[in-house]
Amino acid sequence: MRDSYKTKQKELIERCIKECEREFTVKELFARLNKEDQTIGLTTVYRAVNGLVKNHALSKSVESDGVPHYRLAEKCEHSGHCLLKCESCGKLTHTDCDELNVLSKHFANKHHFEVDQKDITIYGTCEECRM
Amino acid sequence: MRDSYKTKQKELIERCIKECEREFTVKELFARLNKEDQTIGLTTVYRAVNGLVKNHALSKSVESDGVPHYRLAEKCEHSGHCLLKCESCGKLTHTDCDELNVLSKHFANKHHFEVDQKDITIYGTCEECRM
DNA sequence: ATTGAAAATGAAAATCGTTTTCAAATTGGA
DNA sequence: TCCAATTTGAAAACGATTTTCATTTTCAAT
Repeated sequence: MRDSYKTKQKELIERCIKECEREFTVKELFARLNKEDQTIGLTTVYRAVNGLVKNHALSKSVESDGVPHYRLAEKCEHSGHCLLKCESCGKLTHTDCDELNVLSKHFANKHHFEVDQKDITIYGTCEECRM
Repeated sequence: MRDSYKTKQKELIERCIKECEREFTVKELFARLNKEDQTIGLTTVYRAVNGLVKNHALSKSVESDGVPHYRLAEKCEHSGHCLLKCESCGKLTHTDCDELNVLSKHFANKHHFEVDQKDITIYGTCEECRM
């Protein structure tokens, strides 16, 4: 019972994802892939991304517009990582803070809830938009 | 320059929303509205809900399935309110904790980011699913 | 009470992101 | 080489939401 075949499409997709600085959407990824290979199908990209999420190689988080953003799990595996999303301008900022660990411990101890810190997105207003 | 007319549809929608215990989706709201008035249109419900979000009467948060959930802003206006979403079973738990205020102050002071606490959703695993 | 312009309605069509279907092509072990 | 399992991509289906547009409703001015 084989469960995965190596293909040039998957290799290209994974290589392209590794080059992503931060997070990306399927739309963005597909646009970048198309520069290298105009024949690759959007369906294939969706399938590959979903597969990587299942493997925990990619982490998925849903933005306020309802569109999922993905990040290489290894790039944000360390604890304390979260996203600050400005509801006014849409800017997404990445942070790494100890305070998040405090919060995680609180939820674990008091609410019996194990926080997955890779997926925290906090909404609010950024500096520029407050002025 | 008038910018709002009172209509029986809006009144029904707002009355129905007030009866919601916690958060709801447009689909759920529409189903409940239909029990009282089979002629009301889904488009009208979307318009009313969007209007209330613009007025800050409703607060909108996007779940991991990409579908927005809404809550009466007055019901979660006090600080420290957030949602714990289990990624395994999908259960949504509401919490009110001081630790969130600590976190908000940290982001305000160190990252110049004003957290909107009505919209925090934290993903993880609930007690039952961890066992 | 009548008028009329602004606003709201609902059905249908359009849109957007994503998933499913399916026939054809590819993979890799026998 | 052969062949079954897997993958592919185009097209169709899908579900949630928005837009369009002709019709109806609201409400202030008459």
